[in-house]
Amino acid sequence: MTSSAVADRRNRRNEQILAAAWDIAADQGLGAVSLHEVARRVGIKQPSLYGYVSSRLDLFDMMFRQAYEQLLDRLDAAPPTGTAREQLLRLSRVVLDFVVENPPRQQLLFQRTIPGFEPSEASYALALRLVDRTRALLSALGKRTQAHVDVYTALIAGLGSQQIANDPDGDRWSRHLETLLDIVLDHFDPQEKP
Amino acid sequence: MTSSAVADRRNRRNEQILAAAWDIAADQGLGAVSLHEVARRVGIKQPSLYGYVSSRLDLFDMMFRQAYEQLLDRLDAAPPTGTAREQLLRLSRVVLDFVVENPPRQQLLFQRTIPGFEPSEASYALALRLVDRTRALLSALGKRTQAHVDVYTALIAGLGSQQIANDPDGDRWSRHLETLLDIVLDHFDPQEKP
DNA sequence: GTCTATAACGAGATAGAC
DNA sequence: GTCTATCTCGTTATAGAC
Repeated sequence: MTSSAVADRRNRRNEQILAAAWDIAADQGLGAVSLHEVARRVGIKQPSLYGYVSSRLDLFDMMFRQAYEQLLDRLDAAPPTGTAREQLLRLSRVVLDFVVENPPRQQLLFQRTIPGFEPSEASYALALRLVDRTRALLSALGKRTQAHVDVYTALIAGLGSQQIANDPDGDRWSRHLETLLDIVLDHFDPQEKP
Repeated sequence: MTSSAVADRRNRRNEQILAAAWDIAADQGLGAVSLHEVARRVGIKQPSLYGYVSSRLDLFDMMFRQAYEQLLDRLDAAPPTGTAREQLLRLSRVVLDFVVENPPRQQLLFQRTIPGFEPSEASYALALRLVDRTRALLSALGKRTQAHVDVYTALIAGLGSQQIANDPDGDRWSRHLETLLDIVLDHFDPQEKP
């Protein structure tokens, strides 16, 4: 194990740093996350951060990675029971709640709003795990075209972004998830075959 | 008329300033729009901007206003012929193309991503004109609940944000607009009556 | 209307002491 | 591992000359 006393201290600091970064993002937006402000909130000086983070963009990568780890953990929390449709509805609900609960996640994971930020290969691999899961469930429902996947992602993205922008503490949009998903699964069929 | 020679010069400068701001936003993101960079591209010094703009946030308000004026102009370009459904499809197509064509518009008009920015009352009135038009068309189709309006906006927002984030020069998402809208208009009915 | 000059501030990043 | 000190750069905004 990597949990010597010294490694423990390091991990705790790391988590403090990430928590501070998410706090700033929730307060003032993802773009407002600066190394100075993170250090201020952690209670250390800004140069000390460079023992944990190699640059500002690297900090965003750590946040990206952490968010996907948390999201995948949530998906694994409940065993995959029921029909494929039920599983897809559950997965969608978890994802939607995850981003609405903390809007910077939507910005960081699903939009491209931080100039210069690209997830590292390792972090991006986590993102692909979510895509694969979703695609597998859609496939099991007979929805195997790119069009089906795209329409599905648009639906989740749309509910999430409207919910966050216009009713951040309610469920005015997110409550339509299941209804809307049912309709699209039942009736959407793209004109052209890819 | 307000088009004396001096007012003409002023208007031209104003348009140059706005054009430069949109250029920067397209190149580096809306958050990267700074008064220094705008001045640089216009070919004047940054303090000179204060003859046209009273602050950085005021510049965003001018952009917000200009974008809605352009969007409403486009909507008025074609006469409102056909059924309400046809009109709604046309309106939706214009709006979707408008934001996909220039992604910062989506960010500025429909998301809340610039820290501190709130449209002025006058600018927000323009935004309401679009909402009213949309609501009127939905009403004409018998869709009078808030849920219908919300689901409609989520659909447009979802297609737009996915298109911009993942296929900015293509139509992988936006091409599903009409199909998806038809499905939702035909089959969406919220469980609860507001 | 545009300029120079400057104030006041905050950022990212590095060097080097302890 | 954390600090002080510092470099370099960029920003918003204002004062005042022309």
